[in-house]
Amino acid sequence: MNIPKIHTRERLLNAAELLFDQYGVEATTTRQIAAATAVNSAAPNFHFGSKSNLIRELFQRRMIPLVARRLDLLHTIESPCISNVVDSFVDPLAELAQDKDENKRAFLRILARNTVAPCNEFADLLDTEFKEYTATFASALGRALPQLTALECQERFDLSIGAIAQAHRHEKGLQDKRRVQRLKTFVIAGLTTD
Amino acid sequence: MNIPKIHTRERLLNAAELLFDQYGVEATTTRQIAAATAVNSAAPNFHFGSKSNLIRELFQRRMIPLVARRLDLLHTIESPCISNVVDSFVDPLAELAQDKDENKRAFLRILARNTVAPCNEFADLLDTEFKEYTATFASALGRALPQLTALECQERFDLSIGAIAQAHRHEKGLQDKRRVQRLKTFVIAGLTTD
DNA sequence: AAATCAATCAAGCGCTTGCTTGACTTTCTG
DNA sequence: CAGAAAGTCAAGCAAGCGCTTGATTGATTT
Repeated sequence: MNIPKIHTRERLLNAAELLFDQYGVEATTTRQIAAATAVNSAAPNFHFGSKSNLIRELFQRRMIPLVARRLDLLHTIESPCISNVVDSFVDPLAELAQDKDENKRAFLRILARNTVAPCNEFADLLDTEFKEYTATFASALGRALPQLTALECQERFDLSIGAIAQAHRHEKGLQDKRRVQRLKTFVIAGLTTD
Repeated sequence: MNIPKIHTRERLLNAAELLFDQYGVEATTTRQIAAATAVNSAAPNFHFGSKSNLIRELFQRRMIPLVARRLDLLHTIESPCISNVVDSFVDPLAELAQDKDENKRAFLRILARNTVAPCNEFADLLDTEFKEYTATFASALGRALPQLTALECQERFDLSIGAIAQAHRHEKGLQDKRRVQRLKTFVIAGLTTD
């Protein structure tokens, strides 16, 4: 037929994404996901093998492009000044927040929650798949803030991540471009103070 | 007897507190709590009526003194400068973090997680019992930052809360007094930047 | 036309959950 | 010291969980 069929697999991930946003990853059941997709309750397990695998794939589907975008921006920086590093980190988030796709915006809120209170699956992914990426960003920040010790730099990076996560909690988190700018202003002030 | 008996009720709350810290509020079962208290699995329900009531009481037990302490410090301020307001907010947290009572330190981490990803019971408490307190603090901050609009002020308060919550995620969050000072420096820089 | 295959389905498995029950034991009180 | 009240207990309930099963469907391949 002309209309390409959206495979059940993808529809399951989309439904799960909205439910994870609304109720949390752990509190959402595979039965809820199946019901929201209008398929049989065996479908999540058939397509993903387990709830854990579904969660992992849901995170990877958004995280891999997000991380690639961040690193891409980071590597096109010529002068390692702090605002460029912050832009590389925040702008890809803001792009998602301003996307018309409701699912991408839902994922941002899932990501924010799991930054401070990660589910097991996400914590594992950060420790394995995304470990190198995190280190790359931390060292870029270190080069942009040479006056800080490594400890202080790591500490302020953590605090910034906490503030950025908090900025996504409200429905319209970073949809407004001015709001993104105010977030950056806050974070840069905290990072560069002496 | 001479040694005053610590009632089961309190022992249940203490055990729950450590388990909530380790596994999260939702993921901890009443059976785990009962087992950790070395009582029958019916005890949590007998003493609290429901898991939700146990959770609410656990939060109130620590939050009420914490909030009282914050407001107390806030009201003894003579000059409404920003560092005094931040001290009023952060110092009571640091006092808990430096307490020898393991349970109080565990609660801090529970509180941090529930700041960004609140369970239903805690979200309800913030909306009802602690609504007035939150408003009091927001307006005190507004007076200390007269150059900001109400929106900007609320926004920066939120971001600060995110950063403060993040500071508690690691085992030794705010035990070190210098670390507390560095947190305040970060937050004040973000709040006062222009 | 026959065989193959991924996808879907209704049904239900074993297990855990929060909570209840009714009997027993301890503690308080008049 | 007797009786009431409070606390604890083993056992078990209904509901819900993730996941499995075996049959059925409807294209695609042979």
